[in-house]
Amino acid sequence: MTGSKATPLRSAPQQPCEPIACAQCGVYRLCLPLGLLEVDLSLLESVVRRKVTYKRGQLIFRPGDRFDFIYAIRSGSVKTSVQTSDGRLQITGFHLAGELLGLSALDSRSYSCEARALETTSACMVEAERLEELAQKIPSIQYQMLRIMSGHIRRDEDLILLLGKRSAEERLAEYLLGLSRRFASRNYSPTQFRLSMSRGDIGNYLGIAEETVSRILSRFQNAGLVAIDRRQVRLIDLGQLEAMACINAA
Amino acid sequence: MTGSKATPLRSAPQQPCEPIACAQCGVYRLCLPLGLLEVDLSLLESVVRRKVTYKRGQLIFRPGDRFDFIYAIRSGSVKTSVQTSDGRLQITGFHLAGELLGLSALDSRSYSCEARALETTSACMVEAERLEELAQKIPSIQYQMLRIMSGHIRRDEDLILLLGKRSAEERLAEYLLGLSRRFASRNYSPTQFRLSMSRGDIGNYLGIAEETVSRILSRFQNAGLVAIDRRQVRLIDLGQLEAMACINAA
DNA sequence: CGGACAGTTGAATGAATTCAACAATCGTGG
DNA sequence: CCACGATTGTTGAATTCATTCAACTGTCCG
Repeated sequence: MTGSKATPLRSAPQQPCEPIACAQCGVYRLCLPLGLLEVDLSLLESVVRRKVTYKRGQLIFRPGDRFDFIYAIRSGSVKTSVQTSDGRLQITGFHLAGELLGLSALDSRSYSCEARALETTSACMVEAERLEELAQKIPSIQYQMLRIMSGHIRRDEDLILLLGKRSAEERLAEYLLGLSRRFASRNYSPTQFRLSMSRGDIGNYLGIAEETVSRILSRFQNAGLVAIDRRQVRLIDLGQLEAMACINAA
Repeated sequence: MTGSKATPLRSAPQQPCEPIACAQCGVYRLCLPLGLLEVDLSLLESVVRRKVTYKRGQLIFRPGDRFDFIYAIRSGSVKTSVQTSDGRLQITGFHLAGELLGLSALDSRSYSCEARALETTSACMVEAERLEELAQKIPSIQYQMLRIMSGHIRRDEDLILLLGKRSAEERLAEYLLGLSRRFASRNYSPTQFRLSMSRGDIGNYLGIAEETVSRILSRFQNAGLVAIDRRQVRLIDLGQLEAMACINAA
């Protein structure tokens, strides 16, 4: 691997927020930003059903399954996808530790997408029924849920824009930068990281063929924009990548 | 009310639910399905700021605008779009009477997309701040908001699948059927309706060129699937269209 | 060690785009 | 009420970006 020392980032399993109470279950964004400290913690515990671990490729839930749980990812990563009746599937998102899965099921009471672990992944199952009860008692929780869903919609809008209006090259550039930002926000290195998903998954997500992903990554590498060794990625010329990605307006 | 008996559809301005209190402002889905009848109506009135009318092409809000209002469409139709920094824009949805606009702004407190009237459109501005207050008092409202947003996410997933994995022909077929379903759910005719959006808008939304829309609609017409006169559409062979659209799995 | 999978690369193909010219329709003002 | 310019929609021909098919390499893991 790279012998470089210059980047002190890429630390051990991160601690995105103070390990208070619910931090043990990874529901960080759901709990922490709230005035939850005043809340009886036993309430929260009654909501979190149990901890589960999935192996690479394992199914977490699939379309049509009854909606009983929201999943909070503790570690690892997950892909969600939807599919046409003739079997073509489209990945709608890659999800990292700290994020919630299953939100789109709230309306119809059954999951609309499939979730599958990309690597060994551990998650908390949060009982939807009880969470709703709890949220009624503690408005700040429900409000936080609204914000999380609002953010979800916004990210979907970005993907829609990408799929509808961008060239393959722009898609890849944006994809790498998006990952970079997400890692940065988790205090990982924004310029050096490991892809937990295959080229096939990336291509599927971006709406281009696996081969096209390979070709363009090679092109980026030859142009000195990135250094890629198998799934290990190092972003070299962020500026140039941003220019290609044509970051979307405010 | 409607005098006809065979197809009582395509009636006058519809009345999707009992005209109780808030029905006058069109926030049907927001108010009606709830146990809101017991609520002091003055509360609701304090939330709805005012009624506005937009002309065809007029801007309702744009990205970066401060998030003050959620808009409930009373009549007419609206397109929402996002865009790249170099100006390419992607329409993310067409919205009909009874739907809410601006939901994705909740998280960041500013709109992420642009909304523009497709025709003369009237809407209610619902003060976001007050709505949040109200929601804290009446949990069912906030829960209803969650469901609406969950539904929004689900529709976005469908669009993502469409943009990522479907051919131009499938996109058009699905598009027509989607409209059909929406009109049907509003008690309009599912087989005969007027498009309020241009070919250009349709193509933009579906991620294909305007010319391609024209070509494929002509092809559909020649194949006897539809009859199209300018913006007036009649769906003839629903079955065939569904086969083409390859309706997505449960 | 060997089989399976993941990734890369080349060459041929194709679906949709772009460019362009034209037709139909709308709406506005004389 | 008609005319005219602008907008919107249609159609043809050439072009292109990405796909598909295929062969091959490297790597992981039992």
